[in-house]
Amino acid sequence: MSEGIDTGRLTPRDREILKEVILTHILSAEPVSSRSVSKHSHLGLSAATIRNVMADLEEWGFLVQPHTSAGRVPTAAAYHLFIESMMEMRKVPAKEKRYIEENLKSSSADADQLVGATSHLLSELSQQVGIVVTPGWGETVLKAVDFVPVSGRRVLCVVVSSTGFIDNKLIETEEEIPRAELQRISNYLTENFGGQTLRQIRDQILRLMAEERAQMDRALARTIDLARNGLDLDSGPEVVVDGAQTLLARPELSDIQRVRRMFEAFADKARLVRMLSQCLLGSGVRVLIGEDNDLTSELDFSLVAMPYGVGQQTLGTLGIFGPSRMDYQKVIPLVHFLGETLSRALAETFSGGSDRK
Amino acid sequence: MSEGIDTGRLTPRDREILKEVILTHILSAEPVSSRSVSKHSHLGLSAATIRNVMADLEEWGFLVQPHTSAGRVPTAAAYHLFIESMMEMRKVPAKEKRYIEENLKSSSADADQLVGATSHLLSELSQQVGIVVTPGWGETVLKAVDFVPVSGRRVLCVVVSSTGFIDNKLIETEEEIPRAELQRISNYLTENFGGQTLRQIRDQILRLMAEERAQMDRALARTIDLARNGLDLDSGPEVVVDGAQTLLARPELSDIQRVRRMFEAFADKARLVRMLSQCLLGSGVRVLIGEDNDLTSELDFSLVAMPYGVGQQTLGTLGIFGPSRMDYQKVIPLVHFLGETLSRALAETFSGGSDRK
DNA sequence: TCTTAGCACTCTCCCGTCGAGAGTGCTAAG
DNA sequence: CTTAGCACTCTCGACGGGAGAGTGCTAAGA
Repeated sequence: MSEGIDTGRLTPRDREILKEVILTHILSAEPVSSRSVSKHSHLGLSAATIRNVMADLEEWGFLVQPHTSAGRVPTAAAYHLFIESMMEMRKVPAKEKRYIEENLKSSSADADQLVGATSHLLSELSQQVGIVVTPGWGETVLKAVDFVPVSGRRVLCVVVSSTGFIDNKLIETEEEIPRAELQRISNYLTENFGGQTLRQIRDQILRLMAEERAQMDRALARTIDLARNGLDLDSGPEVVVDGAQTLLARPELSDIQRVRRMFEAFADKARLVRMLSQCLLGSGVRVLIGEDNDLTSELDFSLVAMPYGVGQQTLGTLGIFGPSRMDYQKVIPLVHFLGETLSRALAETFSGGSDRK
Repeated sequence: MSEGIDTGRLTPRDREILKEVILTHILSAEPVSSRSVSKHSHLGLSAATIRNVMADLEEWGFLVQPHTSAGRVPTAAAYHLFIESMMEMRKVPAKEKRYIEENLKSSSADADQLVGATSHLLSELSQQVGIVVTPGWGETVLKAVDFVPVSGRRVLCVVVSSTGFIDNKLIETEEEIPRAELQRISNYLTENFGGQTLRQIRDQILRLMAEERAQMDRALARTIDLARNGLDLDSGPEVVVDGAQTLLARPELSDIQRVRRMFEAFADKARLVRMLSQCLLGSGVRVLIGEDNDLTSELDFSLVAMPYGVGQQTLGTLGIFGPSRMDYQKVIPLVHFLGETLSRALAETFSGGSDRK
């Protein structure tokens, strides 16, 4: 929709007025009147003049009136224009940066803890909903496997990814395997399969099984069996959502129907992942507002999100979800900073710090 | 408060009428009129007679009127009486039992997964909020420890409790320790400390450190150091809450203020744990309604909960939280069945099944 | 003595009205 | 091109009346 709008038509004065409307609306959550723009902008124009301009802006698709004789509210197109060319970013305060870095110290935190902390920080510092999508296991590169005997034929398989994600899986073997042999198998698998993705490993194992089933000895058979069961983690990306209740105080969620729709949206993880995935391409912060997307338009919400990852590899997305009327000047740099900090923390977990001595 | 009420005063007819009021209110969520009781009960009494009785019941503290000339609503005392002596339990349908048992199969599920599934089942089958409290780590009995080298000085410590709970903790050691030695240490600690609680183990280690620091050799020092860091899990009980959004459809949550208070209540984990802990004593299902407790009375909610555990050892509590107007006949047996099934599943995880061959 | 029909009373809820207030659009003059 | 002025529109809260539901009380009946 926003492509259809001819922004070239806007004079500097039009832009100034539109900006004032947006800023005021972000603060007040109410339709903005011509009078308030006239008073607060430094243009020295009367309300009547502002009204003429606002009528134009409405015609061009940047403003809407909830009803005749009400003030005006910015559209998604207006927010996009504001973000792209009318807004100066507000830097993340040093205090918040310190706070974030303290909470995302990579030492003694695995990736899941980092992701959880990130989600919480996003929510806490923006007073909106924080969302982080974790990478699925299929494309994960294996760092280490370990089998721990826990009782009888039950074995705990611990899988560590190269980016610090950990998964546990309890498996049942056909016969009891002594601790020493489990350790041999752990070592063997870690050494031989470390550095490959779980998908590659699974394919390899299936091939091995098909080819050599006949001449396999008992030890190899056990190894393959354990690997097949333990490394068979095909779970997709997970979504970590934090702070949904902070939005309950906002005026835009004063009616139950919208609250319900919001929680239904959060319950539909697959749809959330799909929405967040739109921000996977590129490397910077991307903003989805209203009409772009079903979920955001349904609720009049926006999504400010960016991908995170280690080196060239993108692992997932993180972002803030909340009413379109949000403080983009603050929120965009915040998402950016958290994305970089999380990426850095993940990179340090296993490669930096203690490794480079 | 309920102790102060003289239930002996109630004639069988009074009880019948009270029961009818409660049952009707549970279905309708509205104040119950004398006329509707007169029509639906089989007493063959006129509305006027019912009115007299209801006036008495109100005087005795079992009913209240939202306002004059409205029907009547049961009090917490009425629900308690209903549950204790007026209600026949409705058995959990065989279909639901099967569904539960399928979802709580102990094989290849660790305790955290079982707890998560239980919480979800509680919510799904009751259409209320499901809550499960996990045991804190301090009193947990160790089953196995395992150290996995992941990179440089970073070591992943995996702790498995005797009841199937698993925790991972990434620790940083002073120097790089070879994989083989880590495995020796894992074996040593598992063999020597298995069967003790983490608190006991920690005390023992501290004593060891104080006494023998001088004559410790390097290997022992490392072992103790790893044990001290890895087994230092003092996290308290966790609360797993599921299905808060299912309540949004209920008429009692039609105003935002109550929704907010409900979510604030869920955010205050410590208070939830405290409330649930009231149900730790005894072994059966316990019901807290309104006035008994600040959280339930604040929201006009009830808690139906029971402890779960393995053998003599109580591990935690599980229950259902929702508006006092809930279907106790269905919900109490459901909580009971889920409590037993979860306990059984946890018991089987490590002792049953594959162990007894 | 218990039950019940009858009736007056009370309270909620819905609906229409009304006036204030806010904001706009238009017009005509500067 | 700007702006003051004015009529117009729409929301919102207050007010009020009428319908409906339900009660409490009373007096008559079993």
